[in-house]
Amino acid sequence: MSEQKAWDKEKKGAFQQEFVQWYEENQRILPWRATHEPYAIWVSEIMLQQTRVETVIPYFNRFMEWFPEIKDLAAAPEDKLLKAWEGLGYYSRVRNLQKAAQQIMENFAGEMPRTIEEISSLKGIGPYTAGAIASIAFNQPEPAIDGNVMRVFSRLFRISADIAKPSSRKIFDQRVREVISPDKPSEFNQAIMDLGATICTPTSPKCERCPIQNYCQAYQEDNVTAYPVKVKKTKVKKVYYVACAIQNEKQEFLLEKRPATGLLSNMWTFPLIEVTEQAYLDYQKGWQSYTVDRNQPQQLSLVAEEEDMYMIKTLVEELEGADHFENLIWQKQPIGEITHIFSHLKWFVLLAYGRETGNGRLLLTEKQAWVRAENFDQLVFPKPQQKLVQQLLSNKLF
DNA sequence: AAATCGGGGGC
DNA sequence: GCCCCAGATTT
Repeated sequence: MSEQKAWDKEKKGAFQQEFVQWYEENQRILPWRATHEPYAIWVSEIMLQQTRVETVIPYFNRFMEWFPEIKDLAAAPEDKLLKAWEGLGYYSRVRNLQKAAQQIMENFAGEMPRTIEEISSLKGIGPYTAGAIASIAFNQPEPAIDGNVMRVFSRLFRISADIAKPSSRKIFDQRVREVISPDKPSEFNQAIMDLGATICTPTSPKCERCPIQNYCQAYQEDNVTAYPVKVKKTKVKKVYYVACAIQNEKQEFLLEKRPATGLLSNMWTFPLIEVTEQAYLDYQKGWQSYTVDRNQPQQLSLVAEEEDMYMIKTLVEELEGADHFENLIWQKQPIGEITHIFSHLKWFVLLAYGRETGNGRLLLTEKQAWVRAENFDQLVFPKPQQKLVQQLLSNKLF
């Protein structure tokens, strides 16, 4: 986390001068750079959201032909509007673009407003686009933080904030404000964009050609590829269970030992029945009892009813050796719910409570055991099981 | 904070 | 096939 201290005035000035000069000599020739007209800048920035420059160019040129001025955009028929965007994706962008054009006609006399607050008030213009318009079109020293800027600046100053987190944006915003050229903010911001697109690329950056190599702390530390820090969205798979807290007449609970391999191996839990998300949600509201195939998530279905209690035979049949059960009564409502996040999946577990009044004292298999609550601490419980026990014991059902 | 919105390019 | 990319909006 050893970020570089702020530069002194002299170094900052040299950096700004060199960086802007590099841009002025090496900038990419792009259609929207032939003008400083705010409308053109705006349209280009909206098109460029999550979209590559090469893709945007023909769309931009046609769009400006079809809708040369804001009033043309504001008055455009929807089919023509969508046609202009056809193939670009994120079609809400163009709908918001027109809404904003109509906002400008109504509230700003057809002229793009200049202040960052007014620009931000327009539909479809978020923090990035507002900063881009303010700086590029109106030459105001406003940051325009996108993935590009975060990549360049994370390397330049070895900023370790996770760029995947929305909250990290303000860290980069602050740092850009410190070093942005007060004289040429338009060129400065676009210099970052060009650098990020052509030199300071996500993979295999071309540091040997970088104009700000001497200022780049990651480069000095030979650590460029470590930045930016971006935590992978490990999309966790959701798994739904019903945990069965079954109690016999000796007040013992049925526990199961998990398999010797895999997740939570050899640890003890209440019998867990995997169910579909829908079954889970149904039971959450109070189940009607169910049938279960332990090898496959199942829908719940009504078996029998007796006042508030439901007898469920089929669940028992799916338990290992559970045909010993004769008289198992379930409470209609789940008595608890827990979630637990593993590295790659998230458990949702509803806790069902049942009482066995037949010969449930029998030991079913060697992977199962009847254990009184006061003896739970003699077994190894994984975290989710601990959470379930906590909820069970807080229920005062026994 | 997470889901959603589209399509294309890179590996 | 998966990840990444000049984001904003909704939930």
